[in-house]
Amino acid sequence: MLENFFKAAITVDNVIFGFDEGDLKILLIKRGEEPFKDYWGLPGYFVTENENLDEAAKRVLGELTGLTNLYLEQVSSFGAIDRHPAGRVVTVAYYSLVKINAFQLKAASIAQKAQWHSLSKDNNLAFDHQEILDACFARLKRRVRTQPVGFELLPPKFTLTELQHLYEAILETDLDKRNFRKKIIAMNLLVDLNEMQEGVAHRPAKLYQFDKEKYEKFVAEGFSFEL
Amino acid sequence: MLENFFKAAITVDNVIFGFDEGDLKILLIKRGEEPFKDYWGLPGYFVTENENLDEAAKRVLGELTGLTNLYLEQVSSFGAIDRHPAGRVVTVAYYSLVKINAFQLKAASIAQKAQWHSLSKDNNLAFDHQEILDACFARLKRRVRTQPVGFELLPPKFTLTELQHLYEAILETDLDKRNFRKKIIAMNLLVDLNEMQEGVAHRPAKLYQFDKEKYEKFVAEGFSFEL
DNA sequence: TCAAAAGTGTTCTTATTACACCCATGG
DNA sequence: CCATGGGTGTAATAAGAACACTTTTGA
Repeated sequence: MLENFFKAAITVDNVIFGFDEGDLKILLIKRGEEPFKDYWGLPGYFVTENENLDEAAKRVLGELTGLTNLYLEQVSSFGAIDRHPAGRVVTVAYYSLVKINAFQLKAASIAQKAQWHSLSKDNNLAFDHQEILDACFARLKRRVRTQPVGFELLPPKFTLTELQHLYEAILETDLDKRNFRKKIIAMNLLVDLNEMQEGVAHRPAKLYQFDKEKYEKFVAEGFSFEL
Repeated sequence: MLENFFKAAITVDNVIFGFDEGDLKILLIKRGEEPFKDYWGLPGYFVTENENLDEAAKRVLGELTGLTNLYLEQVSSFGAIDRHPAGRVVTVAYYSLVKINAFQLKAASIAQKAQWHSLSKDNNLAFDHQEILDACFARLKRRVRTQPVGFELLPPKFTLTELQHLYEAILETDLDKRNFRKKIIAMNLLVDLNEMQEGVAHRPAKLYQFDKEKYEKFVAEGFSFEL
């Protein structure tokens, strides 16, 4: 009787966010196999019998980017009866944050190619991947206000304007420059590197770095990040 | 080859919160079957092939309480390789909020009995149910500050002190009576019923009701609940 | 008359908002 | 010398925190 229940497959799907030229992007793959061959979809794959859910998500991410140690967070699971034609497939959705210029894409075996897509346009995604994307984006939006995860999307050295534009892209709103700077500087989590932007056709901006150790120390003392 | 992946089972587990006598409670069942026979655990069961995840969670909840239309929210999924001795079982965790005095418990077939437990003490739960419980409680704690879900735990008519005690129990902190009342009244979401508590050995309190329609109207106008 | 919880305002402090001009660089 | 984005402070408003006494009821 119990055996009847052991007929489902588990997959992970990963919404990989990157930030480039002021815009939030997601990494999609063009599917090389049925179902939804030639559709764009989220990178994902079956969870094998010897890996945990987080490990599977990390593997999928690694196969595509070659990177490990990226920010990865489980969001929720999707298991509508008919979401996959091959049988009952429940997928666990993750999102991850990558520094978009830190690696070269490697298309995974399931994909013909991988490409960064703008978040705004309707991409006509495979399966229920639009729904998954929406859930992950909503989660990121909330997370970014209460945890310093935004820095995962920026290069190690960044300007305050880049940081502000990142927040504006994620929160889909405009922020006041002076108030934003006041607040972020007051947190005392940014290190002023005493370095300047180079090669820009305007006054060069100071470069900053996020001090993760300090953040962890502050958290241990009861501090909580709020933007 | 794909067939190899269709060997997992999906379950739902439900952390059912109730509020009684100033304390937050959870509904646990004493397991009548192996594995973990005679341990307390979360109500849960396998997701059948003809139901979606939310439906399965609702069913488990209904079998135990006889109630439908309860607040139910998916939290996250747990799928460690060895979490279940019978094979690969991924569970999708939900929590729900019930008015503790609105129903009589009916033990489901899997359970010897169901009982309300205090949240605070270590219940030595089956499987990874303690971890699931922790995740659900953490989610409730966050949710209750930004959505008016607390009212789901109270009877339709309640006093402001009851409401305050509910928030104190969930947030595990003390709140200032005057500030709490000022804030909740200022939201203009409570209807003063012009009724009084009866049979209490002290000055009787006014009874209030949450105005859900008004809340939805406010939300449509851009209001967001914050406590 | 006592015990127990209900109800009620003000002051102080802190956080948030709104807002405009000069500066440094490359082309 | 022009275009572009960098960098800076203050005043007004709103929100949050701290705090103590009187009232009403049942026992």
